[in-house]
Amino acid sequence: MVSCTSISDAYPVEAQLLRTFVAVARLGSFSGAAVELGYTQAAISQQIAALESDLKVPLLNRRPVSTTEAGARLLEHAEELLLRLDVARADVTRMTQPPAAALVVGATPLAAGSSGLALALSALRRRRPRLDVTVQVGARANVLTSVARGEFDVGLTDGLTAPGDPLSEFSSLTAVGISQAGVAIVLSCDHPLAGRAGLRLSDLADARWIEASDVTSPLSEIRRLAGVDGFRPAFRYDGSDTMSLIRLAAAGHGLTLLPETALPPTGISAVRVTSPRVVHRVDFVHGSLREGSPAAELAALLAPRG
Amino acid sequence: MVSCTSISDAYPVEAQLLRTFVAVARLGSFSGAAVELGYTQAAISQQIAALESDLKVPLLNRRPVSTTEAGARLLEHAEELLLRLDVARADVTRMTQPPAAALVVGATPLAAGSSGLALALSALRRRRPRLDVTVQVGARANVLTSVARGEFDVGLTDGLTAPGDPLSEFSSLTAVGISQAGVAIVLSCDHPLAGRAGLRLSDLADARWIEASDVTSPLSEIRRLAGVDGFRPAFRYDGSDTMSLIRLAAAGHGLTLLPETALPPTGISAVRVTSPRVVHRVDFVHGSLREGSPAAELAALLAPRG
DNA sequence: CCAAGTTACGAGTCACGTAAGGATT
DNA sequence: AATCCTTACGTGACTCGTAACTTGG
Repeated sequence: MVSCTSISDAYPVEAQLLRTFVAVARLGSFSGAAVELGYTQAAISQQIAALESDLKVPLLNRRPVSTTEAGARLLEHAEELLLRLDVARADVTRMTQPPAAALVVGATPLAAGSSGLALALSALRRRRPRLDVTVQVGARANVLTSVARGEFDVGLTDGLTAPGDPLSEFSSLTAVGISQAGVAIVLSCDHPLAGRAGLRLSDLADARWIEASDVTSPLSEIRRLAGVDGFRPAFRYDGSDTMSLIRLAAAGHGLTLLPETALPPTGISAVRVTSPRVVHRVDFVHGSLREGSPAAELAALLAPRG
Repeated sequence: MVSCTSISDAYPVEAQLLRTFVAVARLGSFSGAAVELGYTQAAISQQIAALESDLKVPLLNRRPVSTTEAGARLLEHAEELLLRLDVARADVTRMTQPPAAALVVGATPLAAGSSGLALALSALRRRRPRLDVTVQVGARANVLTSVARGEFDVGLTDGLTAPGDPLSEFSSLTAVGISQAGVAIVLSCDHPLAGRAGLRLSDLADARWIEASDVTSPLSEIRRLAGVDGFRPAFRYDGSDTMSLIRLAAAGHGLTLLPETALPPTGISAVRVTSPRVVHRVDFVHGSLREGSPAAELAALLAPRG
């Protein structure tokens, strides 16, 4: 046991380099990231080189572009870090502005549809008739970053989880589960399984599936939960409208997995998934809530529900 | 409900500005921060001005220097953020290096003394005789940042908490409580309270206290836990040696609060604190542990203990 | 009036863009 | 041959330091 002297040195890692790295890693392309970030391709190359020489580790494999092991590790940290930077900026900036006469709610399509959002908003508008409420529907990642940046006051995201729930993947945002529902597979009426009471996900590994990652969980996620391979996309739906997706599935273009709460009460043939035990959960996500703000009131309205 | 378009814009906040801001806020001085960071005072002034103009909020009051409300908010985010940057760097950098033949443990003085550290290290050295073990003792903040930076493989910190324990103040590091003990006040033998079985902290608010923030909890913390004012420093001990502090207290220079486990078995008069119910807890702190590393083994040895 | 932060200004650096160069498919 | 990343190089912007200025105790 020796007494300690504190050491402190130069610390070059700068945020812009991380932003660029994340963009390149996500897009799998230097030139793509250049367009997205408004730089030239050469600048991107230089920034990545700077980051790699700073950390003294190759972060990306080139041609095709993919993350190295170290790069993957950095990516995890970087995404969280940049999100938190956004939270910090939003949090501080908010303090200058007047106490928000409007409420902007971001939501993924299924979160907007299921969960008590519509009811909670009704209750809120009853209590604050003059409040200007906006709901914006978008992909999960966009909802999260927009909430982090303060563009949305709060967000609702959804996803599949095992009934025992971890999922607090971003430590800079607070997430609370506000509703859970079973999940079901939408089938065409003439499908052999139609009418069954329940089914096992793994039995459908070889069926034709619809990849609709803007609406429901991507097939890769379903594959992971089922624990078996398969679930290959036979059809791709890029829209964000739930009803259209249901119609496509009902018309036999492929299977899709949705929470039971998202299904229309009649006219659609759907079978409950009984194994594995997964639930569709809606999470209420927010940064720091200001006492008495509309966002805080909405949180209170949503929280107590099961 | 309207469909969504994702928005994305310029994001100037850079890490260096945050480092400077944190230094200034912590030291309460531009010129002090300049010395610490190796800049001129003017540069610091410019960096703070840049940050404030970027965020469009005054962050610091000048003369004397203190944080504004917005600044205080930013400070919370910034400290966590910078720590996480360090964690990211250490995590990635570690991947280049060979699998560590040495183990460096950082610890606060009381954490090194109490807790099963000595025993756990013995067990570890028995299993890995050739392992080069170093224990460095330092202040809590230094231990945390050094662990974050990878300078220490793991850390042991200590502090007072209510028996129901939150304390995971840094989301980028993992902390596990590994030992708890009651706390006691060290008295001189001729002190009127000496020999009592227990006492209430609030009864000692007006006594002479020793401020020894490098060893035990600062008086401000004790004041907070007691819930009453007082606990004013009558004596200041800047060292990090527990025994010296105990001797000073025993000699009547003032009171000090220590975990019972840190007291020598005989020769010292000390009285247990019975109210409020606080415990001294030692936390085991680490970043990401590599499978099979000495650090991971030590974690396993320390974890099961109560 | 002194300590401490701000402002002005010049200099050096650093990072970007242009453009040419490789490499891989 | 086409695409995509890297390298070379010149230029512009940015940030730092010096030094003069200002303000508050």
